Amino acid sequence: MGSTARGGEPKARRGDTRQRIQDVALELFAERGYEKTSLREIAEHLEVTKAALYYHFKTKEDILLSLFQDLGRPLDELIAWGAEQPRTLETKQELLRRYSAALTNAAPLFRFMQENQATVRELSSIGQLFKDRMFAMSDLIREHDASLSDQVRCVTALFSMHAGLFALQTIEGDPEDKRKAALEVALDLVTQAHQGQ
Amino acid sequence: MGSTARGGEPKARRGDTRQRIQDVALELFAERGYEKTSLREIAEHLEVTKAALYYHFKTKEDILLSLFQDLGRPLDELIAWGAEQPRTLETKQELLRRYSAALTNAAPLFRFMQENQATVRELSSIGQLFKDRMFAMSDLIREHDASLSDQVRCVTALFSMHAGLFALQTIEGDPEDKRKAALEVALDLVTQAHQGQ
DNA sequence: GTCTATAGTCTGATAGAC
DNA sequence: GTCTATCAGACTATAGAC
Repeated sequence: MGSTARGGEPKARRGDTRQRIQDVALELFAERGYEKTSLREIAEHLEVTKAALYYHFKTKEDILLSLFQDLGRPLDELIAWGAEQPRTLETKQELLRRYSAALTNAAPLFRFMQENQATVRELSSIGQLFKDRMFAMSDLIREHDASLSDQVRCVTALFSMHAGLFALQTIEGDPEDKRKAALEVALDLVTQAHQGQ
Repeated sequence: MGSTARGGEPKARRGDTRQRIQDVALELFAERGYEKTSLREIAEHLEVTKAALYYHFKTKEDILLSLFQDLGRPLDELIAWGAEQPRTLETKQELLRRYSAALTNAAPLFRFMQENQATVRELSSIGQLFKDRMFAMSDLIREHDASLSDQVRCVTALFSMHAGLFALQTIEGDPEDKRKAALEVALDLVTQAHQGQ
């Protein structure tokens, strides 16, 4: 999943330090939360000093912002794609399928976003971007003039796939099977909402 | 919602300081996150000193734990109630109705729990309690031998009501209407899961 | 039950040598 | 591009007066 080869070279190649910082930072952010992860910890994992981090990123927040932009790009592309499709049920179903795939590819980032909402919301540079993305996505799925229940159904469809990845750890079973099950439920929900119109 | 009378007396009555600390702490925790809320801020809002906080609570974590226990009690009672009911569809629907009501009553706490999962998970005293509660709740709703999709439907039913309270802010409309809509969707989901057996 | 004062630690961030 | 050394500030928590 991460693109860092761990356990191989001890000091490793030059030129990819920025990438390695991102990898380690995301891993620690997702595991222990943004606030509880200090730059010292990130630096120690990489066997460099804090000052080295500041060469590549202006601030701690900047590291997170770069992750959000780099790993979140597929989602922006998905939103752009959805915006130029006809607003049919088929489009919405395809949006959910692609969303599910995007979620899986960037699982650590989404896990982080899900579990650190309070932090992200307070971060000036990221909070609004995150909100805008979720808003744009839900706008592509729901119809503003549908009944409230059907709108809830559509938004729930989106969030059920988040739950499918993370909060569903309570259910035993293969993660890929659970992902498919969550997608199936999401597709059902949006179909029901469509028929309710 | 909160039980603190704000804006009235400036220094106010003695003896309810513990309660007032809880009120202010929950408000700030929910608003800005646990980590970003310092004891200094809590003390300043109450017009007391940090040391006064330490008279009533052993640590910062202890404040959160007390909130979790005091405000979460209705949920524990709900779980206990559910455990001694027959596992019928009607029971599950009633569980969802009561859960929705409990969620509304303790909205700030649940908002906090939802938005600070990473923090809560790392807090030794609370993380496990929280996990146990959610696990017990989902165990009352889902059937272990049902299809994966139906189990996802049941867990989604629970989480959709969380979303109904917080993540659904993207949808305009009266909060109480949204709560009802979310409950309706949740009841539908658990009914479908029941029929799928 | 609430205060002052402070200990001790860690944080994000900077300056400047190599 | 990475280092050493250091900064000021914030934090939790404690000791002890009143």
